[in-house]
Amino acid sequence: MFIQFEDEVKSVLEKAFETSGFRLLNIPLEESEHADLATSAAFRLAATYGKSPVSITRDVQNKIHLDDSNLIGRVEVAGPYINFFVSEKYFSRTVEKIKAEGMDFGRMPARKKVIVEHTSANPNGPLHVGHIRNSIIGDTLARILARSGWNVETQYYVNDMGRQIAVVAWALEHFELDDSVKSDHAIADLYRRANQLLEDDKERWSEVNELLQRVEKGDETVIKRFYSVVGLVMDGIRETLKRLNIDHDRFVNESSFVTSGDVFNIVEGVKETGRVEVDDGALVVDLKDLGIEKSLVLQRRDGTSLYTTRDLAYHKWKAEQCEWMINVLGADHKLISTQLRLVLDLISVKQPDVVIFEFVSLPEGSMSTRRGVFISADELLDEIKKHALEEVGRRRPDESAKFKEEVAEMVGTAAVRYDVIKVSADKSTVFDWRSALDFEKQGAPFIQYAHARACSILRKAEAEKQEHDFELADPALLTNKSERELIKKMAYLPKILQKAGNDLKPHILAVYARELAESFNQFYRDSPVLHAEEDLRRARLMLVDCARTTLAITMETLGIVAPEEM
RNA sequence: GGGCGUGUGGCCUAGUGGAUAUGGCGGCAGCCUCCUAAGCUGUAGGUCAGGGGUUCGAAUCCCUUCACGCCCGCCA
Repeated sequence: MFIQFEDEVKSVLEKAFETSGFRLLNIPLEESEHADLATSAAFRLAATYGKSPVSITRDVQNKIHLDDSNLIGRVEVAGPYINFFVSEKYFSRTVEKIKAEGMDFGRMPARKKVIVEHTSANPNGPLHVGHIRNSIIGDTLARILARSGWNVETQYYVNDMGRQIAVVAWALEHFELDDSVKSDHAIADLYRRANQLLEDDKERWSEVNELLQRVEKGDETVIKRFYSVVGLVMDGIRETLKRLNIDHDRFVNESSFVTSGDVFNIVEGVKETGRVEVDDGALVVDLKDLGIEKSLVLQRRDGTSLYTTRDLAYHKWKAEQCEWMINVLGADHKLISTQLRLVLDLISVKQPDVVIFEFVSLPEGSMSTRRGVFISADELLDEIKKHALEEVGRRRPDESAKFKEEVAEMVGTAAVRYDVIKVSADKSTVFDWRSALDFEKQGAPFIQYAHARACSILRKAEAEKQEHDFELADPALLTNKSERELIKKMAYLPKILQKAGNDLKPHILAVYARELAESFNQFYRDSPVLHAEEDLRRARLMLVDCARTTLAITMETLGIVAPEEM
């Protein structure tokens, strides 16, 4: 409803400026504590028209007509500012709209297909607390875009043939796999030991390289070995993602682009741009005139392909089946993704939008699967669940073990997702056990709790056979400050989804979720529902129902379970 | 050395041109005979890293210095 309000303000202002003789393209609108929407447009016109901002505002003020407007209640002028306030109808329409649309509130009309690639961690070990920042950003973005009408397909690009996988495949010949632990963790241990061995005896790298060459040439037995390694790890990774409520639509194997000949074709295609040079036997692309000093290596001296070359082929394939591509990548991919985009453009392939997130490190330094220095997502999820279980036990001692178990699971996963998504992607973070396990702060449980409270009221009303016929409810009775604030907050959800989707900034939805929950908790304190007089009770019950819906939509979009009790 | 990103009360963080800078944690002081206190209220705490500039107006834009993170051809 806020978007419609914004449109009305825009249209009213455009007419007013025009009839008072001022020309201004794109009238700036600001959200402000002084108004629901405000404009400071007069400042920009002052110099051009030789008038003071205050006098311009006064001129325009007289030309503002609200005849065609439903959602603007009043307009006030404060010096050079023009302030717009929402109408009574804005409140009642918001409530009625949410009631009518239910879980479809904020859903946009259907759009074309977008492919969101995220996680894509190398299958040489389990996901760690850095990888899941990628997964959570990607999955949340995918959910936001789906709500925005996009036909979203999520993809995991599986590196099943890089040097790191060759190291693991080689390691399997020399070490025994520990099958008493989860497969991805067992492989990580082999990977670490193999790297140690290769560091001590550099000669043996030739054995690894030979495996790589045999794969590239299509050697079935080696390919099968690579596949089995990758399969073992991917099973573990999938399991971890499932715990995080993340499910990819498609897993695409890097090797498929080598065997299909697409990689060969890409190299040929790039050669046609006339930018490919032979440097010490390797093929490189010169990008200096495009602002990149370092040329990009397309092919090794021994003729095998590299990650970037295979990635080019992958993107060409992807581009053909969608309108828009989004890749979620760690900060270490900044340069390589810029190079990738430039080369795609050179061969006339649509470029992806790249969402970069900064690194997650440990207090003692950066994580490394190769050195075995990392905190796995599984470990974090186990710990947080244990912690959540203690917490539920303390707060709801009389409930059954099953109840506690279920709540702990919901709260634990949500807390992890929320802690990651609430921080802007361009901040690097330091993982710290104490704060990761801290439920006292405003995090996911805070939002889930607001939802559970709403459900609890509705459940009680039901049990007491109170009026549930919202057809008779009159939203005009909802005039308390906290009721008004709550409705405004709910009306803002579609705008937030739009912003988060357009800017590819999922963290703003997380911030909104906290504010929405806060508004509900304030309403909960200020406005008794079940003990209110009949008409008011009916109206407030409807509001609670709408708040529950809005909270549920927000949580679903964040990939967080909305508990009815906790 | 170069490129990209970040720097906001003790700690974490929102805000990227508009009116008095957002929240949380921690501190202090309160609120359960009342719909779940995983909640609510109040309070203390700030040279928005430093300096310079642009602008009617700067946390936000430009220049510069410093600090931290990531990257800089045959790894991914």
